This record gives sequence, C-alpha cells and structure tokens, in this order.
Amino acid sequence: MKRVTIYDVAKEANVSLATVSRVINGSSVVKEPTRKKVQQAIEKLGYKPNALAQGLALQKTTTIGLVVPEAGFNYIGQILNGLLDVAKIYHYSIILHTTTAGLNDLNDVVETLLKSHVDGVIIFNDKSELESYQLLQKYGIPIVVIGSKVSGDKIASVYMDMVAATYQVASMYAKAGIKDVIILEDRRNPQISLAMKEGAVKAFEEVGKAYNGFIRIPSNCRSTFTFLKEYLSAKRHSVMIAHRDSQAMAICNAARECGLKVPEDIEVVCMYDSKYNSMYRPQISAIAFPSYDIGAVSMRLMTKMLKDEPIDNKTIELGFIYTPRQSTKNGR
Amino acid sequence: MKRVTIYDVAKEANVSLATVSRVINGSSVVKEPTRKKVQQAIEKLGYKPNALAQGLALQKTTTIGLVVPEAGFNYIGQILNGLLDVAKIYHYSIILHTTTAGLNDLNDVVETLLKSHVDGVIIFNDKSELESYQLLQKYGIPIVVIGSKVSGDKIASVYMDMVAATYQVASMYAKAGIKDVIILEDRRNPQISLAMKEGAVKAFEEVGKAYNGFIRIPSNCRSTFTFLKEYLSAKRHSVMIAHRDSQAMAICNAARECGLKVPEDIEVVCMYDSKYNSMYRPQISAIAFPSYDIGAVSMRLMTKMLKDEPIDNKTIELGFIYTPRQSTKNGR
DNA sequence: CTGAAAGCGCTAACAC
DNA sequence: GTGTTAGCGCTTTCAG
Repeated sequence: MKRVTIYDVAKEANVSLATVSRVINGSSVVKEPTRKKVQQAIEKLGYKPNALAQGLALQKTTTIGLVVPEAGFNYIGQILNGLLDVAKIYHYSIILHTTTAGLNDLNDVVETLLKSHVDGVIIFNDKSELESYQLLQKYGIPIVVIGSKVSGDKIASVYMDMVAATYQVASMYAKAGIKDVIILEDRRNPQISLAMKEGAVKAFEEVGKAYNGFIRIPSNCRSTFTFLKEYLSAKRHSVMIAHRDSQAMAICNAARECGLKVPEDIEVVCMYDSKYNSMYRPQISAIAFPSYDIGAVSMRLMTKMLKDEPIDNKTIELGFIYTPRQSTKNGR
Repeated sequence: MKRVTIYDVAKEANVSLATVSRVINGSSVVKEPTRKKVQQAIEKLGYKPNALAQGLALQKTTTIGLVVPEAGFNYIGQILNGLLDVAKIYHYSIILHTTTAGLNDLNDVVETLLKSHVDGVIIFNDKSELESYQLLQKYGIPIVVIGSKVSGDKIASVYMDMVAATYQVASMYAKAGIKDVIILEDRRNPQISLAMKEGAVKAFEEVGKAYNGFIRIPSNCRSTFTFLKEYLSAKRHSVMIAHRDSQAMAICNAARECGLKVPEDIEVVCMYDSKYNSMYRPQISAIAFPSYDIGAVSMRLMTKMLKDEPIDNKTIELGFIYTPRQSTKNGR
C-alpha cells in the first residue's frame, strides 16, 4: 500500500499541508471546523506521520540508543523492563545495540548511533570506555550510564554501590571474627569484581585485619563450576561471596560435590539477587538491588536531560537490601 | 558540535554533493583522484551520513522492528543474542518494542513501527494477534514471527514444535505404562500450554488411553509454587511436566516440602531448557531448543526477505533434543 | 565522469 | 486562522 503523506491529507481536506501539520502537532491555533475536517481526512486515509521526515525537519528523533552487553539479558532483563516502560510513557523509541565482551566495539556502536541521530544514549557500563562517551559528548548527545558513577556535561549515571554492598556483607563476618571470607572473581565483570574486593578490604581494615581473600579464576578454566570443584576439594573456607546467581549456585554445587554442606561447612552469599536464588536449595542469601527501578530511573533521567528539565542529582546511587536465606547461618 | 553534512564535504573537496554521495555509496563511476579527494575531506571533517535523510530519500531505513513480550528477557535472552548478531552482520539497526501481557498493545506498537518506517518486523508470538500482522502486510512490510507457525505473503516464521516435543516426553511414559503424567499450565503462555497438552493427548492416544492430566493454575493463585505446595500435599503424581525452568523448580521445591523425593516419588521434566536446569539439584531433565539459532535464523530470514533473495522455506521448524538428567529415572 | 536539480515528507518562519 | 515557502540531508535522474 502506498504510504499516504501529508500532501494527500491536505488535498483530501482541502487545506494546506501547514494546516495538517498543525493539526498533527496539536497546535491550538487551528479553528475547530478545519481541525475536524483534517482529522476526518486523516482517519479516512489512514495517515501516519513519517517519523523520518519529522526527524529530519526537527533535528530530533525521539529515539534513544540503548547499549547493552551481549549475553547479558538474563542479568539485565528486569532493568530493561523498567527502562522500556518509562520510554513507552514518554513516547521514545529504543534502538538496541549490543557490545560483545572482549571486542572493542563500543566505538562502532557509537558511530552507528551518531548516524541514526538518536537524541540520547543509555549505556550499560560493561567495560567502562570513557573515550567512546566523549565522541557522543562532542555532538552534545546526552548520556546515561548504568552501572558506574560517571559524571560530566550531559552525562548522568545510575549505579549501585557494590563497594558498600560487599562491605556490608563482609563486615558481618569480619565483626563476627570470621576471617576466611572469599570473594570469587566474576570474569565477565572485572569492574564489579574490583569493587567487591574493595568492599571486603574496607570491612576487614576496620577490624584491623588485612584482606586477601579474592580469588581469580584462571582464564583457562572452562567454567566457574569446574574450577571450584577442583579448588574446594583442596581448600576450605568459611564463606564465599559470588557476584551472580549462577556463580553462587556453582559454589553450592561444587561444595556439595566436595562433601561440604551449605551453610554448615561453608556459607554462600550472592551479590546480585535474582529469583533463582530463592528457587535454589538451599536458598541463597543475597544482596538485592532494585533492578526495575534502575532502568526506570535511568530512562527518566534521560527524558529530563532531553527536555532540559532541572535535575537535582545527576549521579544516582540506588540502595540495596540484604536478604539472609538458607545459605548463611546464625542469622546472617 | 555542528553536524557536518554532505554539503560541507562537497565544499571542502571542491566537488558537487552528488559526487560525495557517489563516493559514500561506493559507486564505481567516480574517478580515483576525485574519490580520494572526497575521502580525505570526509576524514578531515569527520563526516557521518545522516541515516534519517538517507532513509527519507531511499524510502528504506535498514531498521528492523523487534517486538518482544515484556518480562520475557530471561526466557528469550539467548534468542535475542542470535538475532542481534546476525543483524549486526547485515548492518541492520533494531528498534525494540515490548508488549505487555494482557494488554492489547500490539496494535499500538505496530502503529509506531509504521511511523518509524522500519523495513521489516520480527515479532515474538506471545499471544498470536493476526490482525496486527495484517496492518503490516498492507504496507508490504515483511514479518518474521518467532514461536508459532504462520505463513502468508511476506510472512515467514521460525518455531519449535512444542506438540512434538511434549509428545516425545509423554510418549516415554505412556509406553512405559505410566499414565499419571501431569502437564502444568504456564499461565503466561497459553499457546504453548495448549500445544503441550496436545502432544500429551497424542502420546496417550497411541497407547489407547485418554489423557486428562492437564492442570490449570487458578488465576487467584499468587505463584505456581504456592499452588503446587497445596496441590501436592493432597495429590500424588508420577510425573509432572513444566514449561520453563522456574516452573520445573517450583515443582521440585513444592514436592520436597510435601515430603516427596525427586525423582523417586515424582519425576519432573522441563520443556524449555536453560542453564539453570542443570544448576539446580537435582538437575532437571529438559527439552532443549537451539535458542541462539532461533534468533539467528529469524534474522537471516528477514534479511533474505528484505533483499528479495529466494527463500526455500518460509516456515522453519527447529529441532529439539531431550536431555535426561537427575529429575527423571530409569534412563528417561 | 561530474554537476545541477528535483524530490523524499515534514516543520516553521513569514505572509496574507 | 491559514497558506506559501524555504529548508532538514541525502539520492538519483538527467544533462553536459
């Protein structure tokens, strides 16, 4: 079917295209009878404004670029829901791009984003690549970074304080005199792993102890699980802290295979809660972040930047809450 | 920074904009020296073609609309990865839209898609709403439907045969003389629940038995788990089949709370495998579909339709494979 | 081989 | 109030 344009509507309604344009955009100056006439023509013809042409003429597209780490949809699904809900409310379209772990493709993505003339960009800070942001900044495109604290002109960020979260968990143990607290590296999230380590260091510092319980998973290991099975068959620890649900489960599974009971012989804590933590047995104690809100708040921030609304805080830190379950003991 | 346009490049290179356009589009008629001159100007100015203007002029956007059910990112994450990888290869951009369960918002989404002049649309067939497809068809926009067999002009589909998959599972039991096989409804996927039921009916028909083991979860039940805890405290079954990982886990958890052992007292099978099935204990036996391929194949189909390449099969059925694990017994 | 000019669909001054 | 017209940035005939 041939697309019907504003000209067709104008002709049908016997008015000029300017008038039609006014009607579409809800300009109040149009007289009611004319408005109605145009409205009818639009209905009759099934006219739908061409967003491209509008974008070209207006120099804005009501489109927001969204950059997420590939293979991360489980992890960020809830965040996306928040993001998309808010985007829908404000009638923004989302252009989705993924970055692949290891590849330095953020630059390519930004390039594409630039060409599509998105009004703004929301980036999951997989690996923090500040240089790429600068290109966007150069064009005055607002950015919201999710997952790490970044600020600058037209840059806002929404993040969770992993240092504080890990500090809280590690602190429980440090204060209880339990020193043998291990943090398991998340190879896919080096940034976060570092933050976790920092939190633990801080917690143990407070009780006057040095912390060196961070364990790195050798790069030649196929999976966290296979590594742990070997590792736990030799070493014993009181507590292991993992980043994601699957890693926490891997610890539990490996422990079991090594004849260890959770939580009796080893306690396990997950730093990023998901529904699977409470479906697993034993249920895994975890830090929960308000995932949906992370997305919703990020998008809201973006809309504010786009409408030049005042923003009181451009770096928003979202709280967390620790839920003790069955993988920890003594009320922890 | 002011966006540099084709005019700027033309001026810089002392040629007409037509020539610049030819260079960008790799037209072979441009003489090498001119080409080089233009190329340099492009580099120097950092020119990036405006996709909107190109879209307007060409009447195509190299953008594909993607419609997914909200709250489904865990479920479809892997599919998305396949989709996006292929899209990247063919340089298509993705506009992401979600539909909310219950709401009849596919029409709105299609409306938006139409306005953004996407070249094609890929829809996850959450609830099958054929009427919405027709609107797209009217405009000659190719559609790929994921998850159910649909065909028509410019419509292709990629789906998994849930009937056959469930048939295979149910058949194992029917043939072993185990009649007490329950299929648990997935309230979020009525289509799939029906297909599962159909497969079981077929399997039991073959051994001359009627099948009526489909159980519906009352709409007032908060969660599958709470329902099952109550349900299993009264009723006993040999086998329960669930659609997703979380539902299969809910069965296992509820069974345990009712003093039942998996698989000794009750066997559990999941119809849509995920990594969590093998992380749970007991590991849950499951039917695995090639998720990544579903996405990749769908996108590839779309590119073919867009380039008018010949397509030998517009309804692609993807195979599945059953992996017995610890939640079933006797080699099943 | 290159340039001039029309047109893609729409918006926003500026006239009337 | 409504119409006219000049762009927005690019592609693509059509001339030369």
